Amino acid sequence: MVAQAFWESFQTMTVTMKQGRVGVPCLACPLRLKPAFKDKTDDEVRFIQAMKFDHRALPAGSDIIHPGQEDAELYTLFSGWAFRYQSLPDGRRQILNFLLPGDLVGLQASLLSAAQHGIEALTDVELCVFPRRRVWDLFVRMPSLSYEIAWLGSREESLIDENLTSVGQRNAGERIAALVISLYRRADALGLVSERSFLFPLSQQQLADALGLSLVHTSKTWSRLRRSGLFSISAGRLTLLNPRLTARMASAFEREFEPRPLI
Amino acid sequence: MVAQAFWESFQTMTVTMKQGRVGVPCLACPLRLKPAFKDKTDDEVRFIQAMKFDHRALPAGSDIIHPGQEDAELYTLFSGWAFRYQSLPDGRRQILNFLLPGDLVGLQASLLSAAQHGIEALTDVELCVFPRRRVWDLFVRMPSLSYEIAWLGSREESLIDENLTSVGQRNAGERIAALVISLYRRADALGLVSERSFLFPLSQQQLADALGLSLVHTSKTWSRLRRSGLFSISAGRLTLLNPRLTARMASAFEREFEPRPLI
DNA sequence: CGTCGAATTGATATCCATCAAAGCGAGTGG
DNA sequence: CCACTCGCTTTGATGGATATCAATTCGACG
Repeated sequence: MVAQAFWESFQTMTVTMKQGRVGVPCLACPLRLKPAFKDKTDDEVRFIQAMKFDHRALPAGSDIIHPGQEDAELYTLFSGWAFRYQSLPDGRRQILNFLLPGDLVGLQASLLSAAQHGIEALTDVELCVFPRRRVWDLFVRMPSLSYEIAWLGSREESLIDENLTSVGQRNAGERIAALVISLYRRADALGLVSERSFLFPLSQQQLADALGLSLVHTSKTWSRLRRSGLFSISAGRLTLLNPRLTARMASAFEREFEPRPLI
Repeated sequence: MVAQAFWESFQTMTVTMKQGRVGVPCLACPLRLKPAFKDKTDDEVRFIQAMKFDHRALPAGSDIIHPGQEDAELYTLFSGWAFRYQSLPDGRRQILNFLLPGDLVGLQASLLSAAQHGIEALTDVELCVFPRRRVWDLFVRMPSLSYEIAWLGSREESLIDENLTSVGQRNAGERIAALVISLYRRADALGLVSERSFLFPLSQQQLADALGLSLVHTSKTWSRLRRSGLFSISAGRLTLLNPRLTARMASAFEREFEPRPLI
């Protein structure tokens, strides 16, 4: 619709600001208008705007934060998808969670002295950059925002809890169903679902790394679920054909999404 | 030694305070003296002391927070061990992480509107209770403490990241080695290790639920590792016979523990 | 001595990993 | 327009790791 078109044009429009800053003005941030996010006072938004240091676009596959990095900044994901991962010395890799627009990127890395994980852009992304050295300042001057940052940290933890439960307890089919349902709901909350379908940019290797399965077994299970009519894929979009059934397969408890803060 | 004896007597000593509060005075908290924890200003400690609402002792097996609970308080674990877990409708259960003395208990539950997980006492425990409704107040009045709470939340997330990587990527033997090494290091940082041995109160069922393995397979792998000389168990204590080798088996990168905040 | 929960052990079934090869689609250069 | 390459996906065959079932042992405790 109109809103959709506005949104898409806005995403590609990057306003160049003085002093080398490139950005979308936070007061007019289109993400902020979505019902998924809580309202903020003008004061808060102005603080955020002042703290925003850059608006950065990166192509799919870029490192946003590399493992061990000690000076990682804090970001919010303005558009696109990313993922956090951890690698073992022998090359095995676990994808810890996926990041969608509006998610805080690199909170853990900006608080701890060194990142214990990497973060990679899954699609082309745009990031709002907040300097790490000003996070402390934020805690001192903006208690409401610092509370919301802690809240977002806890929410991310609870998403990882879900993934851990999935990988530890569910079989291959259940894991895929749980992941698809979880991403579907998050995309839906952002208004990115239409006709039960949404952009699904994961390769099967990435799926496998997120689910703790081999590539081959992922492929076989994935196509079994498609053949059984749970969902279909075309043109990079995934369509859920039977959301209720998929949720039951994933033995997912109905979890409501309340509006959440956007820093 | 002397310190050890003092500590043990202190643990069982619970001072009854007026107004029904039972507690250990925070200014003299023996946990706080350990090198694992960062120093605090007197102001901060006084604030914590004033916020501390109760000092509660619970027997092993008690629910500290039950799944779905909406009014969970915030705790620190004063003594004993606990674990966070998540259950599926059909009874499968994933243990998400273990909590040791000094760990914050229920941060996620006290920030989000409902707990997505349960927390259970693994041994007899003592808890310092901080009322949920005053957490906001803490963020407003004590930026330094709120920053440290966010820091502790990120640290917990990074521990869960490790567990997820373990469960998703490592085989049974590696998972056990990684868990043992991780608990060993945490216990060591708290001064709970002597002669390479420390209290290890997990049942094999709990081990299995933490590792995403069946009880039977856990038992077989566990005793295989013991026979191969990695560690031994006696009287509820685990002794690491070859820490370097165990760490290598777990393909653990050397991770330093910097001093951390104790709220 | 009897009981109960936890740990152990053996036998078998199943899920998932690994190996190998073929298919497919998008891009590229002739 | 075709041939070629390259990455990603699909499929078949086989082996291995882990789950499940069943029975026994062990240890704590009354």
